[in-house]
Parts: sequence; structure tokens; C-alpha cells
Amino acid sequence: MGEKSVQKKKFILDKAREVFMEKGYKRVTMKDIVEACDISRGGLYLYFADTNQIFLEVLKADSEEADDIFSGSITEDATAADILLLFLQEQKKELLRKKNNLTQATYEFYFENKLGRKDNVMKKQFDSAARIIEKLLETGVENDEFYCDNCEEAARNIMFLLEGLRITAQTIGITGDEIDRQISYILSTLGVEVVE
Amino acid sequence: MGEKSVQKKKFILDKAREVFMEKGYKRVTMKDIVEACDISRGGLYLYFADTNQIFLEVLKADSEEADDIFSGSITEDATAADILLLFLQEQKKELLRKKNNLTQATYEFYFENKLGRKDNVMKKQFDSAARIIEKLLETGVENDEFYCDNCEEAARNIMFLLEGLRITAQTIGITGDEIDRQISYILSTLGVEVVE
Amino acid sequence: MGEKSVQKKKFILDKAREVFMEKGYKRVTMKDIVEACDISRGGLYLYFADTNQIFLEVLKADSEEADDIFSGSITEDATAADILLLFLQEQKKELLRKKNNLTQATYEFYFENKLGRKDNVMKKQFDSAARIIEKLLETGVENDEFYCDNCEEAARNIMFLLEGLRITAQTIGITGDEIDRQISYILSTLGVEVVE
Amino acid sequence: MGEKSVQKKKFILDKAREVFMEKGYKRVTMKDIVEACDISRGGLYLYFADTNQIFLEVLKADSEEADDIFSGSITEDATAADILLLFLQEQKKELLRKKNNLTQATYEFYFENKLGRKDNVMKKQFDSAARIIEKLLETGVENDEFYCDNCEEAARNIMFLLEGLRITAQTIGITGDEIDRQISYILSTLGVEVVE
DNA sequence: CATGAATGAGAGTTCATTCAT
DNA sequence: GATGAATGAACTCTCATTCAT
Repeated sequence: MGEKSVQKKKFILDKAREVFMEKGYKRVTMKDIVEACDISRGGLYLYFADTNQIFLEVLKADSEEADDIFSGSITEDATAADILLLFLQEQKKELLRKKNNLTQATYEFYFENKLGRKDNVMKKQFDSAARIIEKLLETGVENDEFYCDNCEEAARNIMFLLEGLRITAQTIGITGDEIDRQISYILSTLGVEVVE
Repeated sequence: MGEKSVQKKKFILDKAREVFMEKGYKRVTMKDIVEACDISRGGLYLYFADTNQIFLEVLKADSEEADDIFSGSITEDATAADILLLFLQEQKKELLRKKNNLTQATYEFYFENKLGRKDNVMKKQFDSAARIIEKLLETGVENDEFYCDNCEEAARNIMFLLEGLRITAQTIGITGDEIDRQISYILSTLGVEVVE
Repeated sequence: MGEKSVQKKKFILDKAREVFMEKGYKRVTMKDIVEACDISRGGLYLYFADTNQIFLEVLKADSEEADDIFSGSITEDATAADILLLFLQEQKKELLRKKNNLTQATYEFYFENKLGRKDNVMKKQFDSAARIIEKLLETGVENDEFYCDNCEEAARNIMFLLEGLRITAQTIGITGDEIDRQISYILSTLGVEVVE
Repeated sequence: MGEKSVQKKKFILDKAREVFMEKGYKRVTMKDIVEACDISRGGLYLYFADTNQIFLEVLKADSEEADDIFSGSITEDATAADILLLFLQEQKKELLRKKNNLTQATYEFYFENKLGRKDNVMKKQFDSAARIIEKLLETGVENDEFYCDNCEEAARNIMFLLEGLRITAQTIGITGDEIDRQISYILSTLGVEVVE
């Protein structure tokens, strides 16, 4: 596959991502993607065999860019508490961005494809994020910013909570205030008093 | 609608529930349900217009029976902490029961049908359960079993956490141990020390 | 499947036979048959899954009617030689009826579906016809009409010859005269002198 | 067309022959041949317009090489009976070589392309082979090896029989023994006693 | 000459939905 | 009420064929 093909593939993945953001995973047909890309029916099949493969590659592309979930939060002299707070506020924005994300599509995808626990990109990202938070908490504990007995479970607790907020946002719906209150709550369990 | 019709409708809903548990929401077709009920294609349409309506009624039927999420947990002389623990262990069982539940179907349904926040059964159940837990926490606080500053958010935090565990169970997968550790963790944040 | 369905199925098989006679086996699509029957695309699938199944049933229906290949040849006081000659002349007619037969389609079908030697309808018909001819030859030998050392192979030889003429008719093409000459020839090998 | 082009054309025909032997005629697509040759899609069209033309040229190439069907059978001091027997045994081998021949493809091709009786390669080969056998029989008769009243029809009878065995081999299937018995039978009709 | 990406027609198949009985 | 045959829209997927490079 030549240079041009690589570009085209990227182009398709980009358009496909938009479609997945718009419609989720299951409702998306090859036809949808063909139309979004304004290419021919058969043309798409030169690059991808089915929506499953396309979504997988969209996900992979995302995960390659996006292992820097803390990138926005870190500055030179930020304290652990600062970083944690910034991270949570970043997540809040993400949670409220209803249409413009792959959350629903991703959940639907995993419903269909019960991947083994290995080669499960979602799990890897979850675990990796949890470990970063854990380190952060430990740093915070050392600096007397936080208190936690079991930082590992505390970190995973935050991750599960975010997951809960995320799925709630996609189903029941959630407000920014609600998220703020939950952020305050978990910070309070870590011994941080947040002034709003 | 005659008595017989009511019965038949119930029968269909029962069979349909099984199908939804088996296949989720989106993959289920009218044909699937017709076959599960062993009735005629046209017959189903006498009672329901589409899978959407059927699922809605399955959900409604469930919520009518099942607002007794604490039923199993309450005994005469149980303390608030006992009840909370029993409730959480009940939830754990539910979380681990992978195929035999409507979780996935329900999520898929809400993905498709972004109901307004009112007439959203899921929201009602969430809020109602949260309030019950809140009361429980308050009772516990009065009896010096628990400690919580903001019992409302603590209760909602538990609910969001459960939601997070639930979606994780359906996608990444989760173990009983992991759930236990999270249960211990939240109890510890409430000032309860769990001995295992 | 009710009475009406059985009728419809027969109707479809009838129309399908015409299509197979017209186009052979491979070139026939479900669409061709749908159009020949003037039914809907989906309608056909209520009765048959694919052209393979349809052709198989066409063949089965034929073989159920047509195990009387000698029916036309037999009269009260006909001699073995008479019967054999009549049979061969019947076959000649069949061979020359170019479009109006399933020969080509059948060959194409067996090319695609190398059935085991059992459950091979074609083989059964071949063997059964060969045995009938064998009996006929034996009867003829007893009555001093024929001569044959090995009537079984003589009978099979006739069958293979007919097969050869049949495929030749479908590919190279063959004339009535040519067939007549071959009929005369094999009769002469059996000691029968044919006057033309 | 330059020397190189001629070579390439030969190369394609060779690969194409393999494909036809493998899959018959109808199932073969331009794509199959492109892949077998490992050339570009467009490249193939520089040499051939469609599979029809390709097969025709494969057939022509074969017939140019292979009009020597008796080549293997003839030695200096062989009798007519020897040559005939050798020829028939050569044919037997050919009949049993199931995959490695163009028989099925050729039949399929002629089903599709009812060529006029002239410019029909198959017919030419049939007639030419029949004539050779005829000469052979006449020679045999002169030397008192054979007996035949009508050597022309006897020769054509052998050819039709072989055709019958060939199509049977491709559809019903045939064993070496069965072929042997038929060879013995026709030799016996020619007055040759075969000892096995 | 040669390439291979791109097109679009067409075959297969499944279902929601209707309707005569 | 109940049936199930029938319809037709919508999707998937595969190739023959073309054409810019």
C-alpha cells in the first residue's frame, strides 16, 4: 500500500470516527461510511472489510494519540492536588461533551465484542490511568496533601466513579453540577477540602 | 383488552425479556421475539408496534416488581451497616451474573432513546435507590455506625460507583475480588472497617 | 406449511425448471427465478434458501415422475428387440431436444457439487436404467433375438454411449443421422440387423 | 507485439490453465487469473478482454501441442491391436486424472459458447481422433486382428463411449475397474479377446 | 507497457410491516 | 383476535472494467 493509500486510509478513519460519534457503533453501516467519505461502495472495501475493523482502527488511532490524559494537567510547580483536580476537570469537560465523543460507540462495540481481558484496549487504558492516579495519590500523601490508606483502591475507585459518571451521562444524562459535587465528594474522602 | 389478552401480553413480555437478556437490545428483531414466543408474525403486532415498545414494557414490568432492592437485606434487628453491606453484596451477585440480566440491553436501549430526564425510568430508579441509601447512611450516622459529612453525595457516590462497576463488568469484565475491594474501600471512606 | 404453500412451491419449482432449461445451472440467480415467478425478492426465500436447493428439488421432482423411462416403449406383445429399439428412439428424441431439457444444468450442477457416490441421484438413475437394459438383453438372448457374452457390460456400454451422445449434443452438437448410425451400430454388435 | 509480450502472454495462459483446471470455467474470474499471475488488474486487460478469450486461447494452445494423442502408443513393430489398447489405456489414465485436466472447464465453456459446428475445436479433435481410430481398425481388419463391418461407426462409437466415460467421471465418478471392463467389452465387440 | 485505486452494477440475504383469510 | 404468506427496502459484498499516473 503506497503513501497515497495510507493517506486515504487515514481520511476514511477520520470520517468514520465522525460517523461513530454521531450514531454509535451498531447503527453504523458500511454505506454510512461510504457516504460520509463520498467514495464508492466498493472503494471502502479496498481498505476495510467491515465496520468492526474500522472501529477497531479508529480506537487504535485514538489510543496512540491519547495516552497523554494528564498532559493538559501538568505544569512545573503544580502540586499533586492541583494535578488531580485539573485531571478531574478535564474529565468533566469530556463527560459533558455529549455528541462529540466515542463513548457510546465504544461501549456498544465492547458489548458486541467481548474481547478477552488481554488485547482489550479499554482495559489497558483503564489500568494505565488507574496506576497514574495511584502514583499521584502516593505523591500527595508524602506531601501531606492527601490522606489514603489504600491508594491503589482509591485510585481505582476514582476510575470506576468516572466510568459510572460516563455511562450515566450517556443514558440518564448528567449535569455539570452533579459532576462537580461528586468531584468535591471524592476529594473530601481524600482529605482535601475544596472551596468552590 | 380482555383477560386473555392481558395474559398473552405478559407471556410475550416474559419471553421477550429472555431474548433481551440473551442478545442485548439492538440485535433483537421482531422476528426473534416471534420465534421465542412461537406465535405468528402478525400476532405480535396486535400487542406491540416494535421492539422499542416491547423493551419499554419489559423495563416497566421489572420496575414494578423490583423496587424492593433492599427487600433481601432487611431483617428485624439489622443495623444500618448490616443492611448496607447486604445490599452491596446483593449488587455484587447481580454484577457477576453476566448473561442473566438486562444490563447490556438497558444501556443499549438508552443509547438509542435519549429520553428526556423525566419519564426516564432508569433515572427514577437511580434517584430512588440513592435516596434510600441516603436515609440508611443518615440512620447509620445517628447510631455512630458511619461517618459522613454529606450523606446525599455519599449515597450518590455509591450509586455512581455501582454504575461504573456494572458497565465495566459488561465491557472490560470484572472479578468478584475486585468488587469486594471496592466495597471495602467505600465502607472505609464511611468509617466502617470491614473484616474479611 | 399449508396446502397453498405446497402449491406455491410446486409453482416455483416449475418456473425454476424453465429457467434452468433456458440458462443452465450456474448462470441462474435467485433474481432470475424471482422474476420468472413474478414474486417478490423475499418471497422466494420463504421457500428456498438458494439455487442449489431449488435445483436439487427440481431434480428430485423429475426423478419421481420419470422412473418410467421405458413406459412409452412397452406394449403387450413387443419383443425385447422392439422394446430396446423404441427405448433408443425415445432417447434420440430426448437428445435432439436441445433447449427443452435439463441436461446442461444437471451436468453443471454435478460439476459444482461432487456428491459422494451415494445420494447421487444421477448415479442411481444410471445404474437403475442399466439394470433394466441388462434384463432386456438377457430376455432377448433367451429368445434368440440378441447375442451377448456379457450382458451387464453390454448394457452399461449402451448407457455410457448414450451419455457420450448426450454431452456431445450439448457441446459439439449432433445430428439425428449420427444418432441413428450409432443406434444401428450397437444393435449390430448385439447381432440385430436393422433395416432402415 | 514484441517478443517480450509474446512471452508474457504465454506465461498468463499457463497460469490461467492451472486456474481453469482447478476451478472449471464459470467460476473463474479475471481476478483469479490476475492473482495467479501476480500481475496488475489492468495489466491482464492489455492481453485479454475476458475469461472467454483466455480460455479459448488456452484451448488453442493445447490443441496445437496435443494432436499427437497416439504418439505414446506407436512403436515400430506394434500391431494395430497393440496400438489401440495402448491408446485406450492412455485415455483411462486421463479419465482418472480428476483435478489435473481441463475436462470440466471445457464442457462448461462449450455450454456457454454454443459455437457453430465449424470453428469448433472440440469437434475437430473429435473427428480427427475418430478418423485415426478408423484407419487403425481398417489396418487391423486387413491383418485379421479385428472384425468390423462398419469401421467408421465403430471408431466413432469408441469416441462417443470415451466421451460418455469422461462426463461420467466428472459427475457420477468412475473407477479404473469400470473403465477396464468397458475397454474389454468394446475390444470383444471387435473380435479381440483380452486376457487380463 | 504496467499499475492498482476507484467505480458501480448486481447478486445475496434479512426483516419490519401489511393484509387477506 | 390470529395467522403466516408476501412485499420491498436496506445492507453486505464481489468483480469486471476503466483510467490517471
